[in-house]
Amino acid sequence: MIRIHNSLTGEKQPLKPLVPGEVRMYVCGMTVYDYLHIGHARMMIVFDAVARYLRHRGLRLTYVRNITDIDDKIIKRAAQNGEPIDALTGRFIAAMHEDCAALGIVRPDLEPRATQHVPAIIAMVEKLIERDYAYAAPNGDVMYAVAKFDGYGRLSGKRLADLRAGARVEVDEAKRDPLDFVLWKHAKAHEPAWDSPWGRGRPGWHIECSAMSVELLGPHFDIHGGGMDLKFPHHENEIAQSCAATGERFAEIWMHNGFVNVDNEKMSKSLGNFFTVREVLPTLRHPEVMRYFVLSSHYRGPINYSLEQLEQADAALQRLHLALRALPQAQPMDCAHAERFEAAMDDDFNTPEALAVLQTLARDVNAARDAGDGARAASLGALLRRLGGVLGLFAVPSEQWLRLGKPAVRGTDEAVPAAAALSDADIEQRIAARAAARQGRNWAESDRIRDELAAAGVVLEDKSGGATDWRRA
RNA sequence: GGCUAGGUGGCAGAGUGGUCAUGCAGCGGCCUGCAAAGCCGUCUACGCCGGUUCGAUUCCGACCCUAGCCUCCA
Repeated sequence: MIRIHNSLTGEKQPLKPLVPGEVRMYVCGMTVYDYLHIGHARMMIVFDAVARYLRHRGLRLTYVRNITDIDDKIIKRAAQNGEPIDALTGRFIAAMHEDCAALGIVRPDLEPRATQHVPAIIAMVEKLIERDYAYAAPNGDVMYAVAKFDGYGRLSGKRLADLRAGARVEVDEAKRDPLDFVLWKHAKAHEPAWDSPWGRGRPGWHIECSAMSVELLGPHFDIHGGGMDLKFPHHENEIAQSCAATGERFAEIWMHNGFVNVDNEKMSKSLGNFFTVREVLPTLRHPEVMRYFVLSSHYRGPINYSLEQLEQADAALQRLHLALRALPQAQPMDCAHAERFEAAMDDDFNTPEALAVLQTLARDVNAARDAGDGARAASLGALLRRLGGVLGLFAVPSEQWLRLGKPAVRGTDEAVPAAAALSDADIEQRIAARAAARQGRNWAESDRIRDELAAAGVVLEDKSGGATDWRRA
């Protein structure tokens, strides 16, 4: 039984699919006006692991992750660049797909774009007006009347009175209540616009997700996810819109992933502690290091991005690959580890615990190998590979992984620039020379060659039969 | 001010009313020509103060501290 922490209630609850055996999940994706940053990467990785695990558990999943491709920031950025909006959004959608592919993120089943669902958006706004939850302001905007919706504030634990007390004085005359939010914005000159019953305009941000999720998954579905910061007001508003328009429950469970901090502060452009996926990935041995880093803390807590943490993730992953290398194919062993893994994941996707199981499994593989029980080692290794795969790990064969160099890391002296200079053939040649020296018990020469390779970032491992294996540090 | 998460060993990070998280780092041993990798063993913990309990890091209360949200944001 999978239990998930529901932001709506603050408690873990069993996942009971509304349609037996089938889970429908909607996750708020990107607003495409810039490259993915590592906070986006976390969101992508977290829900990727959720999706993979639900499927691993035999559930048929429909995973929808939207793209917001019309919005104030997009319009502004396009104007700054002197670039057509379509060109801007097209560029960053392509970039997002590249980054996600690099991170090994499975594509969502559906990836709706707001601009392609305007009719559904207009229909929902009309419904809200018809049901008296919304009103058309004289300026052509349509606003949601927050006070009309009883449950407003339930998700974020806020009360209308508190919100009003903290609200800024709104100069917006279109609003009857400062908390009201816009469903439809009237078009200004030179802005993209669609015809609507209220004149030409474009959708507000919150209504996009309501309309697309209801259109694609129905008025009542299983899981709605997104970053912590979307809880209020975005998700609060989604609930208000969708429930009011359809009269149904909307999402059963709300999941929110925590933030990526840098130096224990929220990452932001103004603080200058902002990292994009495409600048960080080249500093890693492989993008899976980022995945391991993200999954090594629970999805709801904050994580602190730092080089040390990525180093630790790299080392931990390395250990798994060392255990997996040169293992023959085998049937995965069915054992207590598999149960513990599923128990961890069943418990609100406890990936740190699940990774601990993988590490324990690696130890058992090594122990079996040390004990000369190759069959057991292979079988445990097969299980390790399979469970790691559920978390999106081990896309690269371990033998290959171990020969990936660690790129020069910015801001440290650990870079090994010579590593790239030595080709595999160079390395093999030196190993052969060293083998000859060892044959003649010329330890001084043997060690000299090993030191030379070590300086180039190559680690040698002598095997029992006289053979020597190598990997990159 | 309101709301929400947290404060665990050198670092990171799970978890539990009374035996073990896990990884990295340290220490001892085995293995090795020496290493590496690996295995075995081992040391540093649960913010502060009360309470409940035979027993609390784990439950309850107060306090201190940190981060986030309350405005666009994964």
